[in-house]
Amino acid sequence: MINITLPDGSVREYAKDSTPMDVALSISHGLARNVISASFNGETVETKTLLTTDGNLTLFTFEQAEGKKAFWHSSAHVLAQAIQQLYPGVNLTIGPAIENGFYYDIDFGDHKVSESDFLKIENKFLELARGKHEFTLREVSKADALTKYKEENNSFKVELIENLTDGEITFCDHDNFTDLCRGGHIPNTGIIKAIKVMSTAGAYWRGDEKNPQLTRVYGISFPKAKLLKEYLEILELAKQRDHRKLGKELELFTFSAKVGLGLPLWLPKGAALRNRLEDFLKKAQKKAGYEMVITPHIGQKELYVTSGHYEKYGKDSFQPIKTPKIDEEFLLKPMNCPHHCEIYNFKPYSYKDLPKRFAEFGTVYRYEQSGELHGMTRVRCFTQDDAHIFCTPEQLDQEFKDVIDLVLYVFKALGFEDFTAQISLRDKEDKEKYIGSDENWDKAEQAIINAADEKGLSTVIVYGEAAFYGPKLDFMVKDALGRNWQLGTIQVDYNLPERFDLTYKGSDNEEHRPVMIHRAPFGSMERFIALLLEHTGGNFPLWLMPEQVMILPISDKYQKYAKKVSELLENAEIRALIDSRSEKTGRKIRDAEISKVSYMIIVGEKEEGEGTISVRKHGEGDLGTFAIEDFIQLINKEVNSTLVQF
RNA sequence: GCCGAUGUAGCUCAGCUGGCUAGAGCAGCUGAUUUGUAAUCAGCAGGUCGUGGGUUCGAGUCCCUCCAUCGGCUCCA
Repeated sequence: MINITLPDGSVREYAKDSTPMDVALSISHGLARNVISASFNGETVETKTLLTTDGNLTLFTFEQAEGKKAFWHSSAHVLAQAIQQLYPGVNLTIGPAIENGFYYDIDFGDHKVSESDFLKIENKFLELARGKHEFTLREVSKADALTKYKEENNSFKVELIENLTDGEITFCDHDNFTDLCRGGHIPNTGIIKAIKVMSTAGAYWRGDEKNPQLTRVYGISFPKAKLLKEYLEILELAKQRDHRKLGKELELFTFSAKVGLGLPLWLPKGAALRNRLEDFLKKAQKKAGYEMVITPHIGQKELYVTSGHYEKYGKDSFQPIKTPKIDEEFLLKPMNCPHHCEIYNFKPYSYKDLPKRFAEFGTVYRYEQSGELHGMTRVRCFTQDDAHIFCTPEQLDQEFKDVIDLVLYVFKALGFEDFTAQISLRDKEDKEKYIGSDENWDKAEQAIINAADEKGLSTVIVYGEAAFYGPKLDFMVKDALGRNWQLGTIQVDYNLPERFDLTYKGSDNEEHRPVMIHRAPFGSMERFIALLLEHTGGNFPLWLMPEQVMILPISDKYQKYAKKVSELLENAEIRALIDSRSEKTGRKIRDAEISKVSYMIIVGEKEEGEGTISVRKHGEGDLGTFAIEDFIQLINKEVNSTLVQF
């Protein structure tokens, strides 16, 4: 007999060689029907894995993330089987579960898959799924595994197997289909009731541009057809919040082929919104001891040779600007740090002067590859809410933590509750990518880990995501479609201070090297506003709103009174416009609702007579009659409650 | 940059298998209407169908080139 501990702490006794499914059955038949995956002592197991020792068992249904993972991973097997039957001769590579669904990377040879194939694949998939084929994991020797794929001329699988250890290799069988697989399957294919092939894409083998490109087939599957329908509906709704769509509709920004790819044009409403956002941060930064500086958009080539940017990005960047003077070259600035380093070098500092905190809304230019441009979230010209803090090594810890507070304040004030704090470290295998000594990198990485830890941030560590000059603490936020974007960032840098020979005089009367912190709470104005737009659906906090109030006179007769109301609001610094068209009130309300203006004020005979206004709130409806002063107070109260002070 | 899809009026879209002067709604303009909580009515104007080439008696429709956009990959100082 063995003792199985369940998540609630209860311990039950089972015969040796019982399976997780046996345990589920002993609890209830309902549970057993829904259990699709399990973990034993922290390791993913199959529902029919034989349990031979005491241990902790967790059972998963589709409701849990682990259950979805097994479900989608198993679906990838069936997808591969379907595709292999429809297109004989294709070579399978890998097929994992992802956050929403799964994919399989396949070498289709000469065949090109397109949307017209999707229905056929889905139907084949469902036909196979209905067969209720059991997934069975079995061990194979390395030699046998290699033989199978060599016979199939599948060099991809051969490469995978060659990197595996003999004795640890397993195949998964279901129906007549076999795939190299580590495990983590649902009991049988019959549980999969709905499948949608979402899209295909080119994907490099092993994620390397130099390798051949495979066709990645994305799909998502569910245990109920209804869940698929709901998922697709949610996806449609999410598309309504796309910042590219809303930015156009709300007239915030646009692009022009004539101006150039990835070069955003801020329209009046967007520019005003952006200015308010900048003012909001300036205020907080002033309190936090930052000083504003302004630097040019270009710099001599030498500046970037010193910083290391030229060597790293020279070829892949906007090319140098020539001048009439021979050999003189300027570069559009890809970042502000070199300029700020030279501001630091303007005069000598004592340890008593530090930290120096130089802030600038600095516009930078980066030549992103054409396929990487994406609305306002990935552009070639953007403005960072940049600042560089120059401090003593002793001050680093406190300064870093203060910056974390500032970033958290910004995120909280703008309603980004759901973010990931990501510690981005270097890829130690690929040192070519980075500048600076190991010693400095170790120091910088440790400083970030410590500061994040002391602040109690729950973080994820990702290797290979560091900037080329230093590690980062990045604040990641998802867009409407669930894609992750880096917004706020804080970076520790020991390298540029050396390259620019930055110094300060210590209490020992010796020259010392300051440490530099790069930081941008928004990241960039473009990306931040794009994400804010998707998160709010265009219903920004009242203080940010391009138009706070629209005044709707019932007819032309009340234009004068509308004007008077508008002036009173202007005096109270409330942004109000008048809809003076000779339209019906219902029409004006409809248009105002669509434009997302926060409040509508309706004025007619009654209001003019009483000196009052009728107020309607966007999305909520009629709030009734107000004295103008009371309305102003209402607005001020809402602004103050959403505009939290640092 | 790579793989795939898409590109018709300012916006959203229709135009089937190639066949009269390319359509609609919204927005715009003109006029009428003077309006009470999500669309007043009428008229007008607006397009070298992304670009360049080709096939054809005939191309928005078929083929190729390039450009842009979208979904991914790679990249992201």
